Amino acid sequence: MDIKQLRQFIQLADTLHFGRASEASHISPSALSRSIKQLEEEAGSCLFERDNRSVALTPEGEIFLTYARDSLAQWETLRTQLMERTGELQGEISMYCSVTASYSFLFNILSEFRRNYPKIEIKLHTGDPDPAINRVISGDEDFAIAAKPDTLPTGLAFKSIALSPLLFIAPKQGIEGKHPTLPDDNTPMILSEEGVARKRVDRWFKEQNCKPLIYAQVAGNEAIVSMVSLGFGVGVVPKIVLENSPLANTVEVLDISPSLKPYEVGIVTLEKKLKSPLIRAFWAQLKSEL
Amino acid sequence: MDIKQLRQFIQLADTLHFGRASEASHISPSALSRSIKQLEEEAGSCLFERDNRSVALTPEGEIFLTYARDSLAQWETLRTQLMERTGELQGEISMYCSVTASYSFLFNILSEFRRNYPKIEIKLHTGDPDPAINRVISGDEDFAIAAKPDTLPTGLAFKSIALSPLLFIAPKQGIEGKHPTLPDDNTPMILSEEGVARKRVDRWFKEQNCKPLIYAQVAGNEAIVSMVSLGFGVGVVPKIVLENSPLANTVEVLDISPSLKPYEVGIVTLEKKLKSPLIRAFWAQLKSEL
DNA sequence: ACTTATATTTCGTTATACGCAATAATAGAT
DNA sequence: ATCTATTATTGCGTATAACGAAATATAAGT
Repeated sequence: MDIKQLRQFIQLADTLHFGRASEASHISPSALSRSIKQLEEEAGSCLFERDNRSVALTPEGEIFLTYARDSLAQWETLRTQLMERTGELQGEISMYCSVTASYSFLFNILSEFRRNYPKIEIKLHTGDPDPAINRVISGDEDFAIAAKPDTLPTGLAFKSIALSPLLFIAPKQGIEGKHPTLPDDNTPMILSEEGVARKRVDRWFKEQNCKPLIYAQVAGNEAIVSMVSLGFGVGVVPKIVLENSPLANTVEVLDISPSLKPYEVGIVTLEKKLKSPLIRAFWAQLKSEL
Repeated sequence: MDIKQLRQFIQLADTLHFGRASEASHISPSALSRSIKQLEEEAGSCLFERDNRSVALTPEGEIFLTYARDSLAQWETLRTQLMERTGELQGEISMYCSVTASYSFLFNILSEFRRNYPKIEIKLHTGDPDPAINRVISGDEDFAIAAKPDTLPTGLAFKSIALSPLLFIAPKQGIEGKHPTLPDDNTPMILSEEGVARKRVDRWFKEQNCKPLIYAQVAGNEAIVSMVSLGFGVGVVPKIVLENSPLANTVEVLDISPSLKPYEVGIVTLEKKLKSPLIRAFWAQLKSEL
């Protein structure tokens, strides 16, 4: 009986679904099945009533669940207690960010953190920016670097680390020879499929009483730069993306007013996680830029 | 962090000696060393201050020790609770007995137990009779089949399962042609090196105001029968041993009075262990023969 | 200086855990 | 009723981790 198995058990008790619980535990369903079976053998009782269509806690499973939660809490308490004694925080935290964000912000954030807390390991996951906040909400990650949405979901803490203007960019050679003027409804636009930038652009066009001609919807700001660079239309990207793009010198920034509300980049985490000393330490050393 | 490691940690904290703790945990010293190191990494603190000559708990180790004891107790409580709910006891108990005892008593004891509690596994260890009680006291075994000593160590529970007279045996052909008479001080005696039988014989001779001529001191009752059978002298063995000996028909039982106080064979366990449901179940179904 | 005691490391082997794919079993759909 | 989709479990081959024996390192006693 080890801690890892207790976590897996709790996941299964919460989801009552081997597939989802195993995914949340980052193992295969078969591994979870065997883990639970082993737990049942060690406990000497059947903990889940299950057939191929349903999973349910037995009465013994309920008892075990309260035990598991208590036991896990005690383990966490012990670790916190010991860390406070030794004065040196230790453990691991996970963080999610886009590749772009990793280029621009990560070094500053992590190098100082590493200096202050060398024994805290950081597990970094990179990917599309859009799912960042959801990964934090679902508990998959402790932190994410993300753009601040207009309305922040409840329970989420956000700390800004940078403001980056949202820029209209056009190919230097113009589009089919012409240099675009905005707002209008015949300039082909290249926009993100979703995300904060897209919402801002949509609203901007609405406020200008104009309906954009959307040439392409793409996933990923880098792809926008690429397509603009190839002359397909006008794109909207955060300045920070443009600065890190190898294609920056093939596009020009349009001077358009009113300008888009800037992108607010920051770090999000669950408020309730701020009780953990590791999370709090990381959070505390972030310098808000606003 | 798993239960097994907690047990090992507690052993080490008790003995402060990797060699002995590893022996008590039935693993090699190297395995224990690695186990503790892993525990320290997971806990995030150094738990033992150790060099090649000494092992001591750090303050963090003390904290961890109380945690470990609590945690283990809770695990045991949980298991007990679950077993009581399901109504079927389950687990394992260990037992120590001599080879002779395993022949004579074990079948009756275990066959009924197995019928009543099929899910309790029994780990049986056989060996010399002498260390039996000490193995129970040291906690290596849950039970032992042993002769009841004249004074039972405190904390030990004893339940008789059989009385077996201690018999004087002589070679059928006599010793150097003569048939021995006892008590006297020129009959060569073959006695156990130690143990209950030896103490009884010593006292018996003392009470007869006679000093025995000891021809040989041997370990193991079977060896006594062998030597007597070969004609070396008169031996003393419990009747139960003689009955199971293939050499029984080569020796004769001497009719000597006063007879030795009979051997009282029974099962011992630690009194405090009787709180455990498994131990109690086994204990309860033993039928005392007295 | 040599020996003894003992925690740790190295190394080769063994056991365990894992993921993938196959299986079984069931509920809902056609 | 058969078919399909869903999902827990099991077989199997492989990767990972745990283990014991022996070697090593280190410090105390003689």
